[in-house]
Amino acid sequence: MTEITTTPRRGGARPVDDYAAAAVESKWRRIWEERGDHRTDLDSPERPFYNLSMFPYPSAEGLHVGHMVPYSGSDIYGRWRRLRGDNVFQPMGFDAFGIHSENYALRIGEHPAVVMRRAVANFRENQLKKIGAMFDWEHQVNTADPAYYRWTQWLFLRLFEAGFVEWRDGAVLWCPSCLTVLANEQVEQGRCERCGSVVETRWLRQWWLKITRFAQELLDALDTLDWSESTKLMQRNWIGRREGARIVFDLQGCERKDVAVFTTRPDTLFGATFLVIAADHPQLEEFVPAERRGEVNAWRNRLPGPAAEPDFAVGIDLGSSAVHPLTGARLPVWAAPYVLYDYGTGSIMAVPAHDERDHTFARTHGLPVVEVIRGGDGSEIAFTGEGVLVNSGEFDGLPSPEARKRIVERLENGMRGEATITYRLRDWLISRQRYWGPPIPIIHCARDGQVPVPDDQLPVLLPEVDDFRPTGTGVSPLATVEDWVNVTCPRCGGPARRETDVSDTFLDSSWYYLRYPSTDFDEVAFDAARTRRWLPVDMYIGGNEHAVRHLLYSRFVMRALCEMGLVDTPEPFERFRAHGMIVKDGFKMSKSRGNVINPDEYIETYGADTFRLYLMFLGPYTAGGDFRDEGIVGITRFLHRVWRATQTASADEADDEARERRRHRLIGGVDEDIAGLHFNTAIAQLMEFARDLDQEAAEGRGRRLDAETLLLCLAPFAPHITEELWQRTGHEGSVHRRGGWPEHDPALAARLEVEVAVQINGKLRGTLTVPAGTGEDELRQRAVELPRVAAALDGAEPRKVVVVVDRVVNLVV
RNA sequence: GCGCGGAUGGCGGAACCGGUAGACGCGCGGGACUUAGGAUCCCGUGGGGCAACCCAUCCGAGUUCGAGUCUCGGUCCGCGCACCA
Repeated sequence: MTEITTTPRRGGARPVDDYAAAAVESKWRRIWEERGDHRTDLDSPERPFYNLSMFPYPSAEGLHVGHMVPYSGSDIYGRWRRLRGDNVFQPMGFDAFGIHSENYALRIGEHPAVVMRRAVANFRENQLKKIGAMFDWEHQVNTADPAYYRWTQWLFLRLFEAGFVEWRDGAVLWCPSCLTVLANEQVEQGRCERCGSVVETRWLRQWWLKITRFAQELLDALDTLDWSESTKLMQRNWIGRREGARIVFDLQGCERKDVAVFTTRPDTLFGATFLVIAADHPQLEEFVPAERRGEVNAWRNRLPGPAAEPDFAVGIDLGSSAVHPLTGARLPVWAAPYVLYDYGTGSIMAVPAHDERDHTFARTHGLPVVEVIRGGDGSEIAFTGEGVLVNSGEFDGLPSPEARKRIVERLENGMRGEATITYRLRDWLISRQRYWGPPIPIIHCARDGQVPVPDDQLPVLLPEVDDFRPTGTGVSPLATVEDWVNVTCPRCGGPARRETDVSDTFLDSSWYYLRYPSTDFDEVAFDAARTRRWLPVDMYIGGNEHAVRHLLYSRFVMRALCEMGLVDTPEPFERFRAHGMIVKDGFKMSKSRGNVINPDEYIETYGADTFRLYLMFLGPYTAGGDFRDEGIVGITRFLHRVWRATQTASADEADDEARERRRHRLIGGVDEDIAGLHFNTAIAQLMEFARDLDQEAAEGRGRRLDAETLLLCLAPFAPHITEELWQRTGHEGSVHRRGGWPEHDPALAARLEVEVAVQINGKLRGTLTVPAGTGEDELRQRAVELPRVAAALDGAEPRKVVVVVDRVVNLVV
């Protein structure tokens, strides 16, 4: 089969058979699987390292290049950790439940379970197994498998018992096309992130997880985590801690006696000229005099949904008035949709001189504008900066920060307010009126209320129904499955009904990292000893599109479990790095856009090793960019060179000092680059080294030791070819064996000779090649002796000479 | 609008703490070997100039012996948030 070619080169012919990627790769895939090389002994006490990458949604488009980049990078990192001696656990699974898969199933008219099974098999067998990653398939998870979602339901029940679950009415965001409630994280610019429909508001009784209870902890703990700064920043912004004051205004002319508002600018209190209540405030009527209620309700019913462009002019005078807590002035009370019910207190004091929204509103409705912070010209646009107070009685002349403190003190003394903190973070709404998810394990009983399904009755199996289409009536399709819905109450034995909502996909993925190490345990979600050994995850790699939701929900769940004493650590991911996103023609790859690049054909043509290396060489791992395949031949040439060089390097010149230094530089350089996920520059170093070795090998002086080092350093990037060459060059065992990374002595990596730049006035005029560490005096002397320098100086003395050893001599003339 | 990144040859990208800008790769030019090559290998390759030298890291100032790197101002691009009081 293998064709023998001779490559004539200087130094003579070196007969080496051609590198046949396909044969080499399938051979080693088979051997690794048979030998179980990728299985991890999870009970071994030695140096556990949990190397995780975000599991995929097994979508219809299959695994594309957008998936392969993160997995290749994560695998390189994991293989390197293993070579460095860690016992690496690197699992993979499938986030198989969810609206995404369900919508696709609806579109093609198949059952989601059928679609999912096919997609998972394709992902795993035809794609993930071929990219050369060392996934431990003995520990895979599938969130749509009852063996998994049984524990998702168990998790819900633990959260329920611990008081993290609420069943309550809420104005929820409703997608009229997906026919379900959305979490506000799933709404972008008033549109459903999945289908793009304009979102509506509905009032429904829903299940919520009280993530807001941990707002401060989740914020504080970010400082202890080794995560990409950009990701932490997004979480901080999402949690949105704001310091300010809660201020109470007495009310007159309505049922309500008083109302509290939240402001971050108590220094502008004297500029408040009216109050605004959120238009969707459930108790809005209490703010309205009886005779105006009809009119206000009619107005409210005509308002557009939450997706409408914010309009700061829309509002209605409720007819009641508020008493300013410090001046006693009467302020009109209005209602407007620009005030949000679910942030702060759902009501505001409007300061039109110093808030642009209030300003627009005041001008539209002819409400007074009172300047209390000197700064702007106070005319057209509100001045929102800080400054010195005016028109504020005894507080006049104070700068904003000082005024805030003093005004809050005054309010506190008068029991009219207090300093307070508000968070932007909302509770997590997990109810979905859909089919393809884990049923929420609750039974509604007329007598006992919301009764948890007993643990021994888990899982609550998702019934297999033919008609899984969303109903659009605010209930799940499961509600029509009568024999499933109707049960007896576990508490009183009376007739009762199952909860028919399923839970959000993000609940499935909020704990999957806990399941991986314990997939062989049927009786617990996660085994205590295994969890103690493997959690938190040591390195987590994934996309920044999950920076907020998935990562925040996971942190919440872990923290809640920790508080319950079910796990030992509050944080799930010790280290997180966001990879860049590979796009095509400027867009994220998706089937609907028709810009999906399938790696299969590249792997078939060039081999997985080549394609992996190519993707990692394209640019910085954390940067992303547009996919193109123009330079792939460069990688092919590189691997051919490695193939030839390592097999023909047979010299034993172990004592060659220069080459020893070069070898140690390679080890140290690749080491450092992989640690920082700088795969592109690591590959560049490997290319240089391979080129030198190949040239030496052609001259019959290629060192065996260099070949061996090259194979080990390249092994994380190109696992198959290095394994083949390791065997061909007479080594026992696997190139990927734990602890096999070559020794590195930083002292030996230092260069013997350096080139020192010689500049005149900062411009390069020549270089000196000198032994490393040559002293300043000698450098200066040798610099002025350079012909070009001497000519420029023309006998004159330089005014000043700057010498930096090993780098530069700069002569100022 | 607010907050974070970023802008370097024909292209993707290198450049630690301010110290020879352009590593590595693609492409391109030349050559070798070839019936041939779009295979393989070698050499060259930021622009201008015969050269000395000059000009070059988005634009404009500044700090410095020396700036891609630091400071200030601006342009453009990407990402996140955006009625969050």
